[in-house]
Amino acid sequence: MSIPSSTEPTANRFERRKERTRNGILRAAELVMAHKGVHATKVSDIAHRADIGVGTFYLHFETKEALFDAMVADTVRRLKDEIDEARRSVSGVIEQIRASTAALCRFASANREVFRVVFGHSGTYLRVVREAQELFAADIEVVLAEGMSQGLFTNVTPRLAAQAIIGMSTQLLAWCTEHADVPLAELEHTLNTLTLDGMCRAPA
Amino acid sequence: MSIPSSTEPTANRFERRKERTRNGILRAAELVMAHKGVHATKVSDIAHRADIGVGTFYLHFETKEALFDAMVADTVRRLKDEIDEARRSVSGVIEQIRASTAALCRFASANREVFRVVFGHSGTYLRVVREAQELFAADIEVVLAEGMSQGLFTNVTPRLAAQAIIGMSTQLLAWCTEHADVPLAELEHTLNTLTLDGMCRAPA
Amino acid sequence: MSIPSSTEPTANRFERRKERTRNGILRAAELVMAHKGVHATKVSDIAHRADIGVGTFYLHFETKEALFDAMVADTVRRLKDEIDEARRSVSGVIEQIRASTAALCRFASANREVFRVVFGHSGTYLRVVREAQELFAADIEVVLAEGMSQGLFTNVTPRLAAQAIIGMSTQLLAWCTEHADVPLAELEHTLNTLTLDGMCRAPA
Amino acid sequence: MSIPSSTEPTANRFERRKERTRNGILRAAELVMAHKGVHATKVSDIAHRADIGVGTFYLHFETKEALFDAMVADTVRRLKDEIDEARRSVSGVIEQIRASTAALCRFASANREVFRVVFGHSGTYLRVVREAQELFAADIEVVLAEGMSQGLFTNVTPRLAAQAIIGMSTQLLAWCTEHADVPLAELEHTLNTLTLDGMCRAPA
DNA sequence: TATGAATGAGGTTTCATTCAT
DNA sequence: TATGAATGAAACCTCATTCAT
Repeated sequence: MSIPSSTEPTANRFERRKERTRNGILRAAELVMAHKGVHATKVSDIAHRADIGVGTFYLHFETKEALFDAMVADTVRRLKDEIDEARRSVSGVIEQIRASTAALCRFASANREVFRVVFGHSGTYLRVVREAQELFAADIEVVLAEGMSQGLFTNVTPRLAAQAIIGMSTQLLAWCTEHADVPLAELEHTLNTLTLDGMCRAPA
Repeated sequence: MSIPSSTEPTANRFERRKERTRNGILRAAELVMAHKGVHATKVSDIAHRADIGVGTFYLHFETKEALFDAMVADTVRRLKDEIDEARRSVSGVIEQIRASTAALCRFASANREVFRVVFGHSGTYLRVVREAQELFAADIEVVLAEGMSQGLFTNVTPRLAAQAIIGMSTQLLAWCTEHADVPLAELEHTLNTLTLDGMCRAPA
Repeated sequence: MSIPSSTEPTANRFERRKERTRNGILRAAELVMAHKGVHATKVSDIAHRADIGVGTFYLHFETKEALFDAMVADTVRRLKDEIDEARRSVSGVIEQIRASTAALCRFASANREVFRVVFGHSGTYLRVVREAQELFAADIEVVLAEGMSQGLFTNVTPRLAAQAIIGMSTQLLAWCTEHADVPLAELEHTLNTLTLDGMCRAPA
Repeated sequence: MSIPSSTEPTANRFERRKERTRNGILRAAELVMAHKGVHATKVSDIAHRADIGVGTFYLHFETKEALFDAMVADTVRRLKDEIDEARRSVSGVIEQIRASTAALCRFASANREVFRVVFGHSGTYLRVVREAQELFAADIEVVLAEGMSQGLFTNVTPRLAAQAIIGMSTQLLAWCTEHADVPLAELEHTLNTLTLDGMCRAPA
């Protein structure tokens, strides 16, 4: 027993140290990129912020782009998990949309920096981010199509509406993470209203 | 007398020629940037496409950024003119929103390349573009506030809703200019529906 | 007539200037590499020696390796031309070998630096140089095979003997360019003796 | 007394273990360098191949260059020992040359990798290797001078002929270790023929 | 002694901008 | 005015070596 318990930690000590450094780099990258923008952020900025040498950066990520890819992949996975989880807890397309919106707002609020970096204006011109948007757009499209087939939703092209909803959500949330401290409830309300009911009191 | 009359046209000829070269550069920039992205476009790419020397570029624009600024400024002015014109021809906030949407869609469709560059994913990370979005957002905010004060619109924070509408519009239109050939009417319909009526058949 | 004669020089002025710079870079590279070795030579060393900016280097050569390739290709071509020319002027395999040796020695003597760089110890570890050696080895192999079929030459495997002759020649000449001022005639004599008659007075 | 007798073997065990690791590193270096070339071989490649940590490498060799120096020194010593041994067993300069050639070929054949690394194209640009070549060249020079003074050899400058013979031998053997499986006897024959008798049937 | 993560100097390459013609 | 060769600061990335465990 003593042997496994003494060797395993040793094997893990390296692993854990490495993991800690890697996370430090990711966190530093989020902070610097949120501040200076993805493009203007140099590898040396990140290294400096993470308090490591430049070479160490390349020990953990092949290139600067690879870091960004990892960051996007990680963020997208976490956001998708939260949204999927939220949706599983309710039924009905409308409730699902509300739940998704709520999860999205919660996520953006709890992960300001990385949300700004990944979904904000500083990142959207990158391929990986557009691919991530497509992933969410595809989910939304399915929900919209379902709602239409149930007669609950107005007939618009689901693919287009999905893009519109993605655009509205990311813009609004990115804007908020960059500007005023808007209460979560207000964000959610705005998105839900526009998505579901539109601006008009009575159908226009 | 004969001298002024002969020099003025000469002066104009130069002016016109200079103007033509400048426009050639702008047009070349739009095409190359729409293709390669703002960031990946080199000054030499633009010069090559415009069929001029790199040095000539700098006779017409102080820096590469100045070109982009001019491009955005020009595009924004033209788009704003068209939207303002469209809005002047109708009355009532709802009709004004419809008219704006129509003008926006028409513009995006008629100026695909430059629209992609300025409002699409490849440019939004730049300051000037964000400022341009704010300009339009401000206009929308006014309309929304007006509509609310008239009791026509649901009560949401106008500033937030304006951002959401900007995001939805630019995303959808940029997406379309990069992807499928979607009929103008369908674009307009999608935007109007979401903005005014939301997805729900009956108020949710 | 005046138009062609006035425009052509203009077109050529750029060409000539560019060509001059390119040659300056090649010459600087030969000198620096002969002094410091291929591998230890930095692009900035070459640029400094050629009295140009680093960027200018890349205007003329894609990479540092490309410069070396060009240098080898150029040197090999010139050497081959001289050897071929020399061989054309005589007949009989033995005379051809003598003529080749003479041409080789003359070339090495007239192009000390570049010979050292390309065939000397500092370059031979590079692929391009080995390929160049193979080119000359192939020529030698043909001559040897011919000499054997005519009963003039001892029977050894031509391919092996060709390699040996290449090795002897490059080593001896490279050594001489790096060391003593050995008279050309002595070099030639040594190579011819070893190649054709061997060290022994009487057949061993 | 018991203490010395028990510590000595212990000390030896450590010594032996250290020696084994050191040899493992040398052997790994030979294999990797023969494959990737001296210059392209990283310390981490060697460590990986020797199945040790990078840090361990530096417990056995001061620097990467020190390893290479040791490798060359070791190889040169072993080769020199074998050649000297072979020469001691015969008398007469011609026989000594034959014996040396035979020993050289045997060595190259029995130590392919390290021969390629030290005498092949991948290493000759390094100072230590050139020095090693000079060592052998000096020996050859002596033999040649002796042969001439005995009237057995043609009169050529011994120093030059020695360089030529070194070049011919290393090139041919290195080429063979990199290419075809040429029988030892054929190698020896080619080298002896060229060195002693030259290509010509009858003196040219 | 053995380890492998961390280091950072040093090299390559790019491209907006200048300048001589 | 038009040109395109020249410039060099600035960014990326590598790898021999060190060091804490």
